[in-house]
Amino acid sequence: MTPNTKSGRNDFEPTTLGYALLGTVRQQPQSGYEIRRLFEETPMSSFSSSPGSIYPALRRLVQEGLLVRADRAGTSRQVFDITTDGIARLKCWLNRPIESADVRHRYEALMLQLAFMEGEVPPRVLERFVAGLARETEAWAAELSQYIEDNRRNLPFTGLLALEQGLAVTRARAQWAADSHRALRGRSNP
Amino acid sequence: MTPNTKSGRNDFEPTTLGYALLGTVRQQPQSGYEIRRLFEETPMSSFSSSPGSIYPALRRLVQEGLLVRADRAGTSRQVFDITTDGIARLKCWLNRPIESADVRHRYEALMLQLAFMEGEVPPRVLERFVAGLARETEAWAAELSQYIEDNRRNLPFTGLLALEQGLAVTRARAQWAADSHRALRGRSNP
DNA sequence: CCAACCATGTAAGCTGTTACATGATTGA
DNA sequence: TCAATCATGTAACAGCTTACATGGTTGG
Repeated sequence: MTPNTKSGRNDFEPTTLGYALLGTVRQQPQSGYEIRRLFEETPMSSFSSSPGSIYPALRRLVQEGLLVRADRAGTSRQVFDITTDGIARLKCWLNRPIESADVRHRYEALMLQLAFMEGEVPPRVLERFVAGLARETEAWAAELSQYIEDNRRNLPFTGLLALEQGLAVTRARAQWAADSHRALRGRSNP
Repeated sequence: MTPNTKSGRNDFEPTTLGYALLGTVRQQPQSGYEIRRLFEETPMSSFSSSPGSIYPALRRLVQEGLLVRADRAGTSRQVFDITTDGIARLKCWLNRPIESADVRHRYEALMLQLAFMEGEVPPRVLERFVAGLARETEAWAAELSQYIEDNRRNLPFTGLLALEQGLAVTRARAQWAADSHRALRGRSNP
């Protein structure tokens, strides 16, 4: 058998946008325009819907052999579908355990990963993921809280407010993660 | 008087990192290395501390006449200080009212803005800012909540979890904003 | 038929990432 | 003295933003 179609380099790592596209197309083959609308009109709107970001990103995924173009019957629109390699790549990403740095500064990417897990990873991976979220988020909340206590005196008032916002958000996430973990356990052992 | 020193273009708009540097240096003149440590060891760590981002950003601000280099007595380290133009530029940014899009997708930048406001903007600007945050954040929470209700049935379970995380975070922010607004009113009218 | 929208794309420019390079200073 | 850390930088590269361009389709 021939090695790899096209230029599928092994060192190519999709960006967060790339995985958002892979996951979206995995759920349902779609055209670039449909994805743009999705990014405009749903909570996926954290991603830019500008054509200058989406079309080149789709093209890269095609070049790497993770997506393919196909013409949809009856219309002039071309839809993108995920390939076997694309599915493998997506699943590999979905199975990755969380990293502390992501919990601190890239929570959105973790939520994207979680959102696409349904039906793609074994239940124990999902449970490990959410359990890890709960643990790491609480650790981060404790650190933030400690930092605020240690610096309450010498910080400007508005700086303190901003820090307290960060703590409030992190605590809300920790609470959500704990609740979700419980919900998942209940779901596995009904 | 000569027009403008160096190349201070009027169309130059600092990035969020640029404003983070301006605000940091405004509080206390510092060297690039000290700023890197700040970005590594405090909750400002949402900004990368890599030299490849910070040193070029500092150089740009110097080129635009918003910062100046100075040698600190006794050491070989060079510190950056903010210029009159830099202060004006910073204050102009700090006085900007919030935009809905920022509340939805760039909350961190808004918190940076808030953190640097102390002593730089009149109290009524600060109050307007936080009042606007409270209002817009609640509106966003309502939208998210509505979206979740409308789509609860046809969303994958993990997708629902991710959306609920977003709602929990937004509600925590709305609560924080309301509390902060109250605290600010109490501060203005003691 | 003409305006509005559908649908896809390209080009220039900037920023940030990663990796590498360099010399000074400090501590064991 | 030798390693680690201080301190500052540069170069290559990739990705995103903004702005522009283009043709098809639909509705009034």
